[in-house]
Amino acid sequence: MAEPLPNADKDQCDLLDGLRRGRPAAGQDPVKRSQIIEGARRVFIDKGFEAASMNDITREAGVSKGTIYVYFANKEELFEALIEEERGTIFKNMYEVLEQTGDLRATLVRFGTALSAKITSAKVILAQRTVIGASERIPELGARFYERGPKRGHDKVMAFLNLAVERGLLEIADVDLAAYQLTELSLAGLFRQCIFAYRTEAPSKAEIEHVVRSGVDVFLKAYGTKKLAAEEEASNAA
Amino acid sequence: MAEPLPNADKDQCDLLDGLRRGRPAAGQDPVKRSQIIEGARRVFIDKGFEAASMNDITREAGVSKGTIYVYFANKEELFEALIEEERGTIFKNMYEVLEQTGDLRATLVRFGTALSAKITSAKVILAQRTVIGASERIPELGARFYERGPKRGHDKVMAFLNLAVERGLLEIADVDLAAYQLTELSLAGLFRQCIFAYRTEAPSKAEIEHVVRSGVDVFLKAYGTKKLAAEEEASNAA
DNA sequence: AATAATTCGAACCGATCGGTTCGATTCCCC
DNA sequence: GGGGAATCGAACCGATCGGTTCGAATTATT
Repeated sequence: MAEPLPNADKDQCDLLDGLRRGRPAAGQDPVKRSQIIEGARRVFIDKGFEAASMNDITREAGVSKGTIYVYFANKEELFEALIEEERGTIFKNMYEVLEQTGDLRATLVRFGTALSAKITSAKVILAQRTVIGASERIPELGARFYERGPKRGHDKVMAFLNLAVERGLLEIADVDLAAYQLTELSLAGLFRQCIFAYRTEAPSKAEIEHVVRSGVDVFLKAYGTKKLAAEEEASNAA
Repeated sequence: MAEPLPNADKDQCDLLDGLRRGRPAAGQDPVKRSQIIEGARRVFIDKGFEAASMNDITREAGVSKGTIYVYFANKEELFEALIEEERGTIFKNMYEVLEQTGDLRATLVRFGTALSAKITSAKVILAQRTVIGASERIPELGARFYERGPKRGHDKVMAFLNLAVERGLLEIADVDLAAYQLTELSLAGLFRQCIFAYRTEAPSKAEIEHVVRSGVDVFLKAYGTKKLAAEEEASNAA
């Protein structure tokens, strides 16, 4: 069983090391590792953790079963590596919108739209469903997924809202809760329908935008100050 | 494999029939059926659909495996019967609050609190997680669960909001979406944390009430009319 | 007590499971 | 080309799976 590879941020560096140093040691080839994970991904997402067999994964990845066990100690470790990669991909770049300055309403709409589109996209819904389903077998898996994904995002939303409060544009008694409210308003009628497979297709861009605009309107109606209203009016007049 | 039993509303009637008619035919004994389902429930909820074995269920239910197969054609049918019973239990009585008249804000708080407490309770989270996890194997299961549960509840919330609109207490452009918004505001920061097992315990009553009150405040700040404000003010003065 | 029917529980079936082993093949460096 | 190491792929292991079978035990009625 291989030592864990350095994290994904250094993939390029490892590839260069590989080129410089010679053939990777057993279990240390990032290309082979990715090949395994990608094949595993397709099977786990299709069948869930329990029903996905290592024989299926062997075929799908196009490697030998023995090789898989050189890279990963067992099925669970392979699954956890996969989920860790998924998490990184899903939440990458999602909160950068909030680092922009400018019109508050437009920024919130941009953020809500990006969040909602991502969270309800078919691929991400499948991944989330797989994580949720596996939580019975691997209890800390879902928690870690949430901790390093949505929770960190929540902290960034909070920081953003705090800035808006300081600028006098919002007045919020409980910023922590307000950040959750903003997120859930952006997902109203969408996430739960998707995760229960009540919807078989991702929501359209138009629907997401409609949901998000309405959610942001509700949010700003509740928390927006007179100063915000004045700024928006001045901006509309210009 | 037994004919499906009449639905749960007639359990008492069937028991009386059983007393009058003599011994139930093979596979027709509601007591035995419930015994199987209850044992199955504990195993499915503990392990999920795939990892729960019929041997486990046989032991847990305290019946013979052959008997289980007299009552249910296969593992899937047993699981679907269980989920159907769960759904009935979970959503029973949840929306009756909305049939009451009286103070709008208080009614919404009562509804949101009941909804949130139920949806995030440990038992129901486990059931929902099991349903979501099994959706990969039985695709229409989650959809049916949502259709007959949350979706029907949504329709009742919508009807309630429509009445409030007619009474001039709310002004809502998209009542369908507003109903989803109200529900998700009541679950903000709660449902997703629970379903991903980020929280290992159900939220406290105090937390739920705080979330719901804030959510209802946001909702009414956005959609409440001057007439509502006047009524609440008159009610406060009295 | 006799009888008929339901249920029990042990054994069974073919299939698959996760994980291991090992000679053969391939790959890469010198 | 040779050598060493990574990977392959087939076979294997003990265990378990969902579902079936059937004589024995139990239950309920007459």
